[in-house]
Amino acid sequence: MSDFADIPDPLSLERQVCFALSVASRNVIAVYRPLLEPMGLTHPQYLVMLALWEHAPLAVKDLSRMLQLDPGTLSPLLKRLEAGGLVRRERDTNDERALAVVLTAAGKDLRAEAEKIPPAIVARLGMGLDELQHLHESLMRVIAAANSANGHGAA
Amino acid sequence: MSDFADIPDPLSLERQVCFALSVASRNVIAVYRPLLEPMGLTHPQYLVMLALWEHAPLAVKDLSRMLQLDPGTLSPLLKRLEAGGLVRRERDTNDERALAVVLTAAGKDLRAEAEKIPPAIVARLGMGLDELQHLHESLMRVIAAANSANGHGAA
DNA sequence: TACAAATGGTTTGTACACCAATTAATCATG
DNA sequence: CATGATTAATTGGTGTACAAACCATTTGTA
Repeated sequence: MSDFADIPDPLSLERQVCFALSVASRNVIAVYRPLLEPMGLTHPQYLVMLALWEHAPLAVKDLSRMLQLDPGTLSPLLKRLEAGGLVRRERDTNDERALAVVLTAAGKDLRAEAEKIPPAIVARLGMGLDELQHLHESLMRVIAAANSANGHGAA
Repeated sequence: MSDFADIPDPLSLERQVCFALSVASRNVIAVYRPLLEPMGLTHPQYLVMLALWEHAPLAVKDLSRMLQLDPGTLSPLLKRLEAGGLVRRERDTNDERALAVVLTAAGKDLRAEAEKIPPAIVARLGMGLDELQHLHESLMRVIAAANSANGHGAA
C-alpha cells in the first residue's frame, strides 16, 4: 500500500495526474486535427457527429448527457454544424421546448469519410490496440470516480 | 493480438479513447475547481504555479515547453496571475526579448495552501494511489506517442 | 382551470487553447 | 559592422468550456 507520506514532493508538476490528463487530452486531439480539418470538423464537433450517427435525432439535453458537456457549450456548436450543412435544428413536435437535431444528407454521407479516422489515428499513435483498450478502462474508472465526486452519479 | 477487423463499430462514441480522455480531463479538473476557486486560481493557472514553485524564474518559452501550451495561451494567463498579485513579469537582463516570470511574496505564500490540494483530490476521487500511479504511467505513454505523431519528439 | 415549479435552450461573461501574423531583440555571416 | 535570418513574446481571430441569468414551454397541484 502506498501512502502520501512516502511521496517526496506532492506538488511536483510531473507527478500530477491532472497534468498528464490534460496534456494527453490536448495532444491526442492534436493528432486528430489534421485528419478532421479536411472534413471541416473540430474534435468536439466530431464527437457530436459520432453521437448523431448512432442515435439521431437527439435533443440538446441528450447530447449534453452523452458527451457530458454543458448545454451552453453545445448550443453554438450545433449552430456551426448547421451552418456547415451537416445538421438541421428542428423543434420536437411533442415538446416545443426541446430541439430535435437531425442529420442532413451531407451529414449522413460524411460518415463514410469518418470511418477512415480511427484506424488512421491508431496507426499514427503507433500504440497497440490492447494498450489503448487498457487505457480506456482506466479512464472509465477515473471518470466514474470524478463524476461521483462532482455529484453526477452514485451518492 | 486484437485487430480492427474484430471491432463491430469503430465509430461507437463510447469506444473512443479520445472521448474518454477529454471527458476524464474535464471532469477531473471539475473536481479541482471548488478547491482552487477559494485560492483564486483556475486549473491551468494552478499548473503554472506548480512549475513556478519548482523552477522560478521562468520564461514564457520555458513554461510553454514544460506545460506543452502555446505561448499565445500563456501570455494573457500570466497577465491575470500578475493582476492577482501572485507573479511579476520582468525582463530577462541577459536577453531583453525574454520574460522572467518571478513569484511575489503572496505567490510564494500560496504554496502552503496548495499543499493541501493533492491529498484532498485523492480523497474526493476515492481511488487508490496505486491505481492513480498506474494511470499516470499509461498517460505518459500516450503523451509520448502523440508527441512523436505530432512531430514534437522522436523522429 | 389557474399558477407556481420545473424543464429545455439560449445568451452573456470570463477563461482557456490553437493558429497565423506582428514586433522587438539577438545572432550569424559576409 | 551591416543586414538578413532566427528567436521570444504579444496580438487578433475562431472555437470550445463553464457558470449564471434569462425565456418559453410544460407539468404538478390546489
